[in-house]
Amino acid sequence: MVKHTLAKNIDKHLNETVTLKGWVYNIRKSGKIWFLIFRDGTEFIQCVILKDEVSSEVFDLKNTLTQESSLAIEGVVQKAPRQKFGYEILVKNIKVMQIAEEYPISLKEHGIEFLLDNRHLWLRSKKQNAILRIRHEIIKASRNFFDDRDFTLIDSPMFTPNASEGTTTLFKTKYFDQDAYLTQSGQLYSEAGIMGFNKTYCFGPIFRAEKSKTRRHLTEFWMIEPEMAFYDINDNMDLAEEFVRYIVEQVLKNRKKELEILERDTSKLEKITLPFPRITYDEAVKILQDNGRDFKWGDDFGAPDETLITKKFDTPIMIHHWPAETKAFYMKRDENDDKFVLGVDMIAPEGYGEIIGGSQREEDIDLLLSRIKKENLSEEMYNWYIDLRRYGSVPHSGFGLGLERTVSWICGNQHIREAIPWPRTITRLKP
RNA sequence: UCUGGAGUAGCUCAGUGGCAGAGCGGGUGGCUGUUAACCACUAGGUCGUGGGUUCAAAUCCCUCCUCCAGAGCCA
Repeated sequence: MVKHTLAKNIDKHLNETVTLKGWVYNIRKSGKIWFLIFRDGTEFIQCVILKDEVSSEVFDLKNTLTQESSLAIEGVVQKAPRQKFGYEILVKNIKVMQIAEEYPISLKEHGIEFLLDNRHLWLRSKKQNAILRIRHEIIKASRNFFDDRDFTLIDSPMFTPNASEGTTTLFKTKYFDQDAYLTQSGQLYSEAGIMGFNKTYCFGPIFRAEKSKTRRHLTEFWMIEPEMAFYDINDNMDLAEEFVRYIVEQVLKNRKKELEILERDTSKLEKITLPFPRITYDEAVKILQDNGRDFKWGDDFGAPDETLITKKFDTPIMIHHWPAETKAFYMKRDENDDKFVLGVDMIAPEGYGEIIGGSQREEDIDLLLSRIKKENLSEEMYNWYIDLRRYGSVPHSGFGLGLERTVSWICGNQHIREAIPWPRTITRLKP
């Protein structure tokens, strides 16, 4: 039975004596009174130490305690109108667990490289705490969203023998006496899943060996991928926008304090209402050309293009009906015009880029086989996938949401690296 | 891979040809309500690496290394 109190619950113990266990965040000394800013991972709270209220040993700790020293504090909970949190502790006793060595992360500014080198310590700081709590909230909201809509969680493997898209961006690894790749997407496996479970989602890490060095890229990131039997591209878009709206709503509702710590302009998030604009690829190209950009039909949009297109809207937007040439083999062609595939990208506002990619999948075995041949993919490798078109093929759709981009957007982060506890980038494998 | 930027104290940075600096952090002392507290004193340096120019290089030139931002690619 745990006998100490969590700092976040201190308001339930007004005028009572409590024991808190945690770490020193900061100390302010002033002769016969000193202040200890305490954190325990749930909240920051000021503790007041008066010479007349404690033993001289405890009072003299002001000279030995260092930032991040671990301790247990016994004291009385008092109202403190001058404090942001509203409460403080009048200390009666302090038990030191360990005096911390000189802590590298000070209360002043640091550079991103230094902070990432010290990620194991940086996790303790206020903003990182807020971001990762919001990440937690987004994951929880995602699972609730799908669980409440008759989806079953069917996770995909991390080791795969084949690629869902091109092979140049795959991490290759030894798998006993075979070669294996780290997964880029759980989609193909999810397509098998829905034939057994109707609607599924998978949630796990994804690996991309892209040599991208921007604030929007990680080599290891997490993706939430729902897949639905009997959904067409429009059903797919309906679900995607409802999903994103729900996530934003849950964070606004349950993580007010964290958004405030991050100084997020929440008015921008409150504008995320349904429906999201849906424009075709052709319409998006027209927006670019009308704004004087030299854009060639058939190309994919670059980051500056995406930002320009989204600037016209307050909410995320969905771009659908893409030129077939640049898109993956499994996307279903538009029956009215086979130049296009029934793919959709959702682009977040404020320049945070693509957060969702999805499509209606090709369910016709002959069309699928011809795509596989045309792209020189191994038919043998995809045999199990082609089986899904042999045994009761149905129209189906799905999409994947990049978790860290979504976290970054909702938090208003400068860096996607802050949206994951242990970021992996092209130049970073530690800590 | 390409383009641009940076590397000076533990950290964040100033110094751009003539004595190696500041703030924070560390140490010592002071202060009874502090809010990234404040005040005084103090310790702390292979100026990324290797070479070159010069009476003299952190500073100018070249090599390499590392990191950052972006492009391409992508979520």
